[in-house]
Amino acid sequence: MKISSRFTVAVHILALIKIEKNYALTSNQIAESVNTNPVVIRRLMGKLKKVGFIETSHGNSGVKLLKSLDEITLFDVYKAVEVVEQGRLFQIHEDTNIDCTVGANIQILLEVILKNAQDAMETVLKSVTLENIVNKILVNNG
Amino acid sequence: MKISSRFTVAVHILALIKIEKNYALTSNQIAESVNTNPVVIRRLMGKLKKVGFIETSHGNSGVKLLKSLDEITLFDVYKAVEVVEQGRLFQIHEDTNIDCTVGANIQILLEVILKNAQDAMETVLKSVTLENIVNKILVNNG
DNA sequence: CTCGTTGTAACTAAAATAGTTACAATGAGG
DNA sequence: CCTCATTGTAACTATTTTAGTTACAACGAG
Repeated sequence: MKISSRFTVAVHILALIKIEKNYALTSNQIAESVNTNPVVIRRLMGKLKKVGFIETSHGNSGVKLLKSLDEITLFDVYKAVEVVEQGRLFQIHEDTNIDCTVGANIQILLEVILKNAQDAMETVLKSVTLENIVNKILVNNG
Repeated sequence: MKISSRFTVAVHILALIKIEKNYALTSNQIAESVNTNPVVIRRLMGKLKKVGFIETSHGNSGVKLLKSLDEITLFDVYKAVEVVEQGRLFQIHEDTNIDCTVGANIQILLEVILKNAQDAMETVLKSVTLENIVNKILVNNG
């Protein structure tokens, strides 16, 4: 199973707001860049707003960034859009038979190892800021 | 979204076969330890058979391990049961608008970073063998 | 006051998961 | 050679999640 594209779309949204910061972007315009429905964008903007990354308002005043992008890592966005629960990347089979040596022990054992695996993945996400992303996009485009 | 419990159940199956190696285990007995339906177990055994980890047969002769557990890592099981596609842990939004600076670049950029993140996670899985797991279970039980 | 946009509810379609029933195919042992 | 337990597999279900869509009330700026 895959981690929801909400994550990469949210990164897209923030990068776009930064790069087009001279324009008052609407959910419609962002949706055009992402190529999806404006409501999908608004839902994600709601989550980004909730964690204080952006500010939106009714009417036509556009979205504003509230934080510098070098203060936001991929991990922060990943948490904001709730694509993976804390320590729950792997679904562990519940209710194994505790009368069995294996059943009684294996979940907890695996839980520790799999949390380490998840941590390793998330550490990579923590090492990249949205500033890094935006810079690379700008370099690619002269 | 979570990575399917097929993975941890498959680990459970292999550990159980090893620990109960003096008995001819049926899918029914394994299902009792896992606490699920025997067909779920048989489906997973089919995948473990396909990659040569076990041997099964009709009738009541039980399952046999074909490999030493120190030759099987968690990663091998994870691949065997196909819980995550190669380089596709993260769903990347396809068809972003390529007429847009951000839309045209962001997917490929993120793809590289997210593959690194996935790699980091899988490296942890590669570092643990089923032998390690079984030993820990046996230690926990005197 | 108007108009455009946001926020949100409600719905849909598609996909994946995990479990269940049912049964033909098969192999081992008597 | 026959029986019987077990496997392998198809077919179906319920549940959950995703991603997209329609619709509209609420709201703020000008």
